[in-house]
Amino acid sequence: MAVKSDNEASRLDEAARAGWLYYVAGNTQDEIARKLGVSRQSAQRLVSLAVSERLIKVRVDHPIAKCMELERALTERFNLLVCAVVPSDPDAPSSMVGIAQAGAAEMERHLKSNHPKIIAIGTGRALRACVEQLPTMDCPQHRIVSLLGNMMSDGSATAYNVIIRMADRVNARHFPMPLPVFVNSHEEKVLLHGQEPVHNILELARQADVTFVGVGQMNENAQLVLDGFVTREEAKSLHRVGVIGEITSWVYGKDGKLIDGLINDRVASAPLLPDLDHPVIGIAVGEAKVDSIWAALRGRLINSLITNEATAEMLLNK
Amino acid sequence: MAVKSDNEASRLDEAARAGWLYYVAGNTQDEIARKLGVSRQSAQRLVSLAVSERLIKVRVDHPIAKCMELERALTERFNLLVCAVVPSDPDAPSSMVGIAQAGAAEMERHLKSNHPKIIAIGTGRALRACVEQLPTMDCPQHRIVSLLGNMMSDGSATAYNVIIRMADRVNARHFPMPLPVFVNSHEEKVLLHGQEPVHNILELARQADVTFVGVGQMNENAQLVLDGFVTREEAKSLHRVGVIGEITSWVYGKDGKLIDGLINDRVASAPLLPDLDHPVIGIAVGEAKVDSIWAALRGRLINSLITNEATAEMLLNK
DNA sequence: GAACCGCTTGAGCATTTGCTTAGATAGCGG
DNA sequence: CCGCTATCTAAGCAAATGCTCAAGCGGTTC
Repeated sequence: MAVKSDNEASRLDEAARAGWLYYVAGNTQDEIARKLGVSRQSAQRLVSLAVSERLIKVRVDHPIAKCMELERALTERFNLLVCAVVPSDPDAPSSMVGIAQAGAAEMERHLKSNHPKIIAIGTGRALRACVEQLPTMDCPQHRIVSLLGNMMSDGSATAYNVIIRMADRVNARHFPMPLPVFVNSHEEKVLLHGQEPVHNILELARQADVTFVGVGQMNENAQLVLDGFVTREEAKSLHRVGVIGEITSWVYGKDGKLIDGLINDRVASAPLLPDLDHPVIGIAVGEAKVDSIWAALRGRLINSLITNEATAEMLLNK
Repeated sequence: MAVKSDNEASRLDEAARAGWLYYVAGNTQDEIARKLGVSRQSAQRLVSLAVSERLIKVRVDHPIAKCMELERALTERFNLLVCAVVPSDPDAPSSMVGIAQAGAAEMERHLKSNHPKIIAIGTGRALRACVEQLPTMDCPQHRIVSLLGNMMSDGSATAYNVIIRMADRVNARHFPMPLPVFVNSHEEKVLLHGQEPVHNILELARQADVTFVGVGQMNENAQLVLDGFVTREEAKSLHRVGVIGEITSWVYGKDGKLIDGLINDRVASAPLLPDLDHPVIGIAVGEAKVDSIWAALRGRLINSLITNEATAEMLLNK
């Protein structure tokens, strides 16, 4: 095992070196092969390994006018604290490409601070993609706290275990929420939230300096449905009674106000308070999410947004 | 003119977009051409423009073991505050490639701070290369101060006007030194340094939160010779009497102590104080510079170093 | 209006890259 | 020792990329 990880490390080392020679020093793969004393094919493999292992980070350092303008317009319209709009790929307007980098950059900005921060984080595909783009860092001064559990009621875990992955990458203290996403009753929730460790985590979440959440739509393809937390029929009926979206599993309506009584009674996630004075950053793209993002902004469930050109335009034209 | 710069801006905008689609979204140039509605050749030109305009920033996000080890060893051996070692290109061990990016990253780290800082900066090829790698930023909170003039005694300017370029890029207040590099006599220096604006600049330099300097060797190919400040013969005789290197035109010996009496009497640069408690970062690579870097570290004229693998190894084996 | 200049565009071609296949080599357990 | 596996090199090919050169185009000068 030790030998194996040594091998892996030295292989990644070589990959990093090859990637450096290729992308930074501008060598061709033939030259790299010669310099590292391997065949061209191996050099090619090393470079492509460096890319696939995300050792190579590319950023475009130019304020693309249209994105800037969209950021300005969104910030003004919704009075945002933080706003980032990345270019869309015209063929894949819902792709997470770019969003992930921008979200990671915003996370990194906070993580780089020497001042200790509490960073609260939800779950979902978008956040997962962002976290995957984080570089490895060493941030023992910060605390990362989960806003919700990732347990099904049977104890199994969902796919998007964002907080563990993030803490792995940045080596920060972290506080996963040891709860299922939904409990069976309001009473059970009160009981669980009263437990000492859970209480501490909720308190940390309340004090967070910055919060990152995904934004879910409420229809047949809702993440809650895909994860099996609510059935397709439940989702339809929720939608019928006015549920437009979901953030950390709290459902809300067209006006961005939480809707009491429905499944919100059983949500075990940290409370979702509107109009906080620290950044609550929603990360979401896609036509399907426009309505739910718009409502969340309207109700100030989120006060910051990271999205792409196409989504930004739809939000502004709504 | 307005139209022209509009055109240029929108062209760079397109270039940024093309670069984004290529490097971040992973499109081929054919796809980009189709998406932007131009020919493949134009797409290729846009991508290559984005690269040549330095819109595309690549970094390798992996601690290459050997470089890490060299950093550790250098830090311990010379008690450094900041140390960065980048990989060498085996065929071009004195190349500024990589150094420039690492130096720019260190500069950026300071510039990103919200807390106002005073950044002092020398001149030279290395610093120039670093500054060229800086992204455009907006940092009105900082002050950038020059440690030395870039005037020949006839009033003409030398090639490496680093501070103006840097201030251009990051939009910070800046204080170029309005002096020649060498004056004619010690008395003239005292007179010039007594002038109110010069005095202010020297005071700023003294208070700098971080200082970046190049390190020059003292031989026939010394930068001072290439710039025509000293003749080839003077350089030889300086070397004969023990001058090993030069920082902001102050010459020093093998022990890293300034050598009084020689041309140091006529150097108009800000005083070079050993053993400061803020980072004084030397940026230099190449076999020719090993002795002068080593002496500067020994005499603590610099307390931080950015260099490459090859140079780091030579420094440690000396 | 013709000639000219500067700049951009499009086409063709050489190089580079990504990928596949085939054979060589080394480690390893039976 | 033999197969088995995994990994590397070599070779080659198709796609992608970078470069050059000639043609086109808009504006300017004579």
